[in-house]
Amino acid sequence: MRRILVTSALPNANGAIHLGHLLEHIQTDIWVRYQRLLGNECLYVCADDTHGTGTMLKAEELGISAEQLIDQVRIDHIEDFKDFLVQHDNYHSTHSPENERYSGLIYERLKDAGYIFTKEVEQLYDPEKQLFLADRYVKGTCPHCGVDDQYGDNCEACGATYDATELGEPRSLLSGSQPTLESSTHHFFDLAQFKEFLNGWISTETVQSEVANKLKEWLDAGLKAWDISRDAPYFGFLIPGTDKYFYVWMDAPIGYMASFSNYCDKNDLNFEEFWASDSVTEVHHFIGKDIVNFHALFWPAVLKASGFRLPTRIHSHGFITVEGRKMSKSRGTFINARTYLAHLEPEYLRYYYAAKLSPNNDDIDVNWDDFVQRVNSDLVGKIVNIASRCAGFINQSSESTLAPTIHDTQLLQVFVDAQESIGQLYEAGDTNRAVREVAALADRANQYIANHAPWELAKTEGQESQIQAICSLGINMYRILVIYLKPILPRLAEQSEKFLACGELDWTDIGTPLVNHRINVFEPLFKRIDKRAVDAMVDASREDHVETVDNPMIKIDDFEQIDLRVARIVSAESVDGADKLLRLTLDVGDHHRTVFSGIKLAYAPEDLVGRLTVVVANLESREMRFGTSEGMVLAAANGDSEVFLISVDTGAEPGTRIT
RNA sequence: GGCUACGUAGCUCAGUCGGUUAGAGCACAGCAUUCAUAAUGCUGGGGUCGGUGGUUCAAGUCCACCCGUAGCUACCA
Repeated sequence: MRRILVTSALPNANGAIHLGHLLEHIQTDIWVRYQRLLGNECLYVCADDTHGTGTMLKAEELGISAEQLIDQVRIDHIEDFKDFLVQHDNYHSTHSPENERYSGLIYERLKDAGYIFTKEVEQLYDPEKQLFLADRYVKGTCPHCGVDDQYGDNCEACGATYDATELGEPRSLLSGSQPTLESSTHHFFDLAQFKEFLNGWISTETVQSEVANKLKEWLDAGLKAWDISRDAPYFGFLIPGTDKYFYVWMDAPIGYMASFSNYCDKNDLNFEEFWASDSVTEVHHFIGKDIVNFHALFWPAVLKASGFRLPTRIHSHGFITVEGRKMSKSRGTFINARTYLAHLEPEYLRYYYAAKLSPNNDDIDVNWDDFVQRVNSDLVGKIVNIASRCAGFINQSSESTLAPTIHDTQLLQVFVDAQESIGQLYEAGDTNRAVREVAALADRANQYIANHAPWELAKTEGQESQIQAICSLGINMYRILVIYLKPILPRLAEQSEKFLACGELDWTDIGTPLVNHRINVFEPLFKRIDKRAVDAMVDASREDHVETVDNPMIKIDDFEQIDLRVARIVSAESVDGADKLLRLTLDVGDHHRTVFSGIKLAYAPEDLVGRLTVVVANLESREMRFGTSEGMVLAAANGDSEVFLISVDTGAEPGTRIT
């Protein structure tokens, strides 16, 4: 049995999960589930990447602390992945005690081994915001071609790369002020000392060949020392013994270790067995091709220098394009996980990605017409159809019991024998070919059924056992296909296991067909995609929509549509049979009305009588189990028990309009 | 600008060390069928393999240049 630790790149804590993240996590999850299906010990950890200036600025913009921001975002991320059936064993945070400990430890080891040195660095500084400016926060004129409005690292007009200090007329994007040049002491990791080591480490065992080519190019160009420090203010960890912070890319990969360490503590596992330099376990990182330098240059060098084991393999993938172009908010092709889930099933996307994933790092195009066709014809029309067309006969004419023998053992053997190549394809990450092989097998199954036409046999008496034999083989072929697809479609597998009444399927079940076995009544396992759901999702993703969701600015007229009135609580009583509801009778000036309010956990009814509060007077009345609610009272709420009813200062008269 | 890749039928992609009339799935057309979530089976049409030039008995496959796309080009996350 192999012991394997797997990671996906850490999503950044200042944005929502979108189609791009999902590609990576679904790809990783498929590989992990395949390993588990085989019976290998395979642990999958991830975390949010929380540090850096970006988090700091985003939190400031929202008027909350960085900690509040990353806590909330992490909860959202976990929900999103869970709903896409991505099975992380642990989803931690880089802003964690474990990460601080390992970052400090690794730094100390690098320092003790003589790989750390300091150097004065001159950088642009925003005097108004009082912070040093990363390249992306500075714009100015390109020193080469003179075009204005270029970022601090390279020119989009002429392609030149340069130092931010070379920009003409620089200005800070944060405050608009003119940056000054300030110097500060930075801490560097002496990467150049690892050129020989990296040259040896990079091979087709550790990275894909095209990635190796790219890495060789970087190595040949020469390695520079890596600046691992940032000046305050910075959201991150202090470097021990200094007043500087770790650069986010220093502690981000260490976050893999930290998340795993956290998992070990909770599950009584030995961290060292996976991370000691002589470990015999495997570590696999799944990443996007844009961050290959961090994972295949800096990271192995840091691990080597600090006495930890090296990654077994870096799996890098390409980017997502939608309809042939980069994801774009205005075109409605920048689709968040949550938006997708509001319209479509997660397994549609898992299947579609699986049908396109390969071990190379080409970009992957999402074409929605293709998406609908592939899912509908392959999954519903071809694969699930096998079960659907056979089940009726078995359920009706054979008392739901499969035949005692296999009707065509050679054919079934073809399905069994495919396990070797399909397994290899999963192992290599060549998921699209695995899917193609499964689809080809499904074709064989459908041909077999058409050739033997059980519906013809049913027209004459006494053919029951023949029909049972044919359809039982059909069901057994389907069962094998389900095992092959289980890493991609875990929910379909689960429902099929119920239908087959066969317990949890794994790879070892491939060679043992079900005979003389009672199955359950077939129920549709997969709905076909309605193209209109896709259109609705794309619509909901367009920029204007995104803005109204994220930042619901309304016009004064919109506000005036809401009729807010002062109300006096005349009576309040607990509602029998409801956990949270109180029945309030409100005096709204010219009449009384009944309003149900979910504030029972926070207020005793008797304390409310006589109080003034605010009611939405023109809210559509709503039929509830306990009566009709004619409006709604306003309260600040943070959960069910932390509820604070809005009060109106004494003197106000019930019925008065609030504007 | 340099580098790493990619560009094959309407769509998404295979094409291993260059070797017979370039493949698959979906879509499309015709026929059959009606057990099945209008699902399935059979047959068929469709490509001068981004362009130009070259190497070779032979090039989608190798070389050069050009065009297009993506990414990288280290103190961006």
